[in-house]
Amino acid sequence: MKIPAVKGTRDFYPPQMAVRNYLVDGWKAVSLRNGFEEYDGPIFEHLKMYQIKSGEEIASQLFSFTDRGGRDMAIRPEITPTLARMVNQQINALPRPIKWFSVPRLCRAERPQKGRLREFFQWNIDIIDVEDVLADAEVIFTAIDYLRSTGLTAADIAVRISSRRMLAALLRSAGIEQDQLDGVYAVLDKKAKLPDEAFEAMLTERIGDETVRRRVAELMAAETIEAIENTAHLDAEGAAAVGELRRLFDLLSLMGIGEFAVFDIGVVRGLAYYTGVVFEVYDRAATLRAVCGGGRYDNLLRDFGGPAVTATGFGMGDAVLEILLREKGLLTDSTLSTRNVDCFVAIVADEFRDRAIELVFRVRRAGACAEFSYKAAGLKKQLKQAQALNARYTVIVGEEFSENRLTVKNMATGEQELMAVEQCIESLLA
RNA sequence: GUGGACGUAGCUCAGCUGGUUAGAGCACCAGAUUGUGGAUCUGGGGGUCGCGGGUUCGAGUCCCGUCUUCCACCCCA
Repeated sequence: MKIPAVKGTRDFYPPQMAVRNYLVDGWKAVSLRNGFEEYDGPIFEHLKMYQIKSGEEIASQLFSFTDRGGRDMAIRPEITPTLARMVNQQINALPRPIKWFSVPRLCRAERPQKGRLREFFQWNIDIIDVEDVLADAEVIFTAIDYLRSTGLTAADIAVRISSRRMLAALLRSAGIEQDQLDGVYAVLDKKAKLPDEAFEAMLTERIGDETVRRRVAELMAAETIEAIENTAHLDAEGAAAVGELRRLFDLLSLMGIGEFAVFDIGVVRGLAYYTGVVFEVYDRAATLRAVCGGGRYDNLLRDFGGPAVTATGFGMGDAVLEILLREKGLLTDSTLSTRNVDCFVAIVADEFRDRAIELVFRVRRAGACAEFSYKAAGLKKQLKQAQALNARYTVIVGEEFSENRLTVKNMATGEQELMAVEQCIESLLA
């Protein structure tokens, strides 16, 4: 009986695995050079853990099961709750600030579509216990630092930045009640996706008062921070939030990534999670969903039963990223070779076969990658195989071996040289 | 969860208004070629035509259901 692959999952054949490794290795390297340490948790947790900040209905969007003891469990759809749990558990012992990263494998029971699967990898980095926007800037820098390392430029992508804190202050001064904020966020979050009239209609549904609605629409039309300062009368809280945002943009310029940063009041993001700076990285053409999203969430540790400690971070999934890199021609088969043999040993005189095998495994014991053909085949065929394996050198074991010599062929240049066996091994391992 | 499109070899696809034994290119394997790698030629393996049911003398082709994939919505942690 043939059993099909599960909906929304991927099989990683060697070429796909090479892509995945390329992405993950890049994430890890950039995390480390920006001062983050790696952590991980279990792939399943108590179901309750995911309902704390997202509510009961989230259960329909994740894979859950009951264990033999009757406990409700869920496969992790995100790693932030695990991070919160782990940090809370050792909050008094951990040196601060905490700068951690992880590349968890996550599962969500959603309908798959472009850039969204049921199982994926997501790079997460977080800085815990730094209140300064410098931490937000550092987090954004790390995301851009990685994306630049893949070859993307400011012409390809931009990080759109806003502030929940500022937006809340502006909406309050426009006349929105505190308890209406979340509902209004949900509408504002859709502004970029909807035609103006549809957006207007949704806003009308949410905000009854004509004057308040006009003020909100005016706010959302602001294209610069200056425009915000000029159109809105800010209270002290709003002014502080705007000052913080200005400081963030200054820092990003200082860090050398100013050309990537764009102010966009339409970046609101999901639910009540975020408390300060919020950002999303998009392709400039904005034809794909966000490559990366994050921001400040100062209440998270407390919501998970810990002390009130500030935090900021982001998540970047592999699916959209891969689509983007492919579209930009930055993922090519030639840059993602799955085989890189140092030395292919071609055996053309069968009487030396065992000596050749000895040689292959001697090279391997010494730490280099050596390969050979299982079958006795013509030299032509073996050279073809060497080429297919991306071998740097092919060592030919033939008649010359009776004089303790080998022919070493440089596969890139085609040049070859007759060498003594010991000399050959030494130069291969050099 | 809602709506739409697609499904023929490992991949990209052809297959006419239903009619013999379902094809091509690429890929894979072997040979031409017994010591020299991107070529050429020859041959070979590989298909329950996504799956199930129906209509028909006869279904890859028409109808229904179902599954997957893709696209949009909901949601996006």
